Amino acid sequence: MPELPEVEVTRRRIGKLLVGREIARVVTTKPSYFFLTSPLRLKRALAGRTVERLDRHGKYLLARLDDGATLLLHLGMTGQLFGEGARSLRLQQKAARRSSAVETPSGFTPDQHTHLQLQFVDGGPRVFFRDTRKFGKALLVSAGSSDARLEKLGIDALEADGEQLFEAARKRSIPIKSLLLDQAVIAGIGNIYADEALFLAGVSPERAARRVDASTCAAIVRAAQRVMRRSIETGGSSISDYVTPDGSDGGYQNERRVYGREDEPCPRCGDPIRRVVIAQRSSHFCRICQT
DNA sequence: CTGTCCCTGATT
DNA sequence: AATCAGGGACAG
Repeated sequence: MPELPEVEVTRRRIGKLLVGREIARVVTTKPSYFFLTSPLRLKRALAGRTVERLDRHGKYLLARLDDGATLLLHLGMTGQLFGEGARSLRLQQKAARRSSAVETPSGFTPDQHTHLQLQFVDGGPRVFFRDTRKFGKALLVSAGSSDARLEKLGIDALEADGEQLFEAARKRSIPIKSLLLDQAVIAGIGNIYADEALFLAGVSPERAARRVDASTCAAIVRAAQRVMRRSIETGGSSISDYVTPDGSDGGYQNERRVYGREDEPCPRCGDPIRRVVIAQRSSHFCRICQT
């Protein structure tokens, strides 16, 4: 599932394809939960525009347009943003095969899950946004206005230090894992990296936040940054041209220490990894190594 | 603060 | 056919 590293890999790859090209036309699917800005408004707002920069904050991508507006994109659980003719199209091809779409020579034809398709004035490769489960989002923020979603995001996880986490931890009695997932505290950490960071820091996900001191908060954040930076590196190489929607194939997959490893031996002590549910999310940890 | 819901494909 | 997965908004 796309968390900060997957979104960052997407940003770097799609940024090159997107920036500086004038949008000619936008093709969308029907109005749905996915479109926080209606397809009609999106089409009108994007035609004739050029993306000047592609930024990221937490798990959001922010396409800065030449008229001062910003197109917000969130990949949700299963979102994929990719360019036409990308080298690795395994998933997209699989999807195209399932639907009745006919494949083009470039390997991908927009299907019913391709909610956004950008065509450019230069006639070059299109940019697609697919999202089977529609937990992703597309939203246009006009010049001069702001969006509550962005406003309430905390500092980006790669910029954070232990301070932000400790400050929030002092005020709350919830499990530390819940706090790590709270995008208003630190933006970008998702379920996988939260579990991995807590394992590396030796902290149980169930521990009350107020019982995590400042230096431990710092250790958790450093651990999160370490695994996410490493994931970005491997994402850039091993998963080449796309971000998997299910997390099963990413470069970091092989380096997971606890996530998704229930009943497997802890890499440090050998005790079986346990799974519990915290904040409606599965959490994996070692009862011996993490307190 | 916790529980519910959005959605679809994979798994049981 | 029922269950599960889960990011994030929202209701209670």
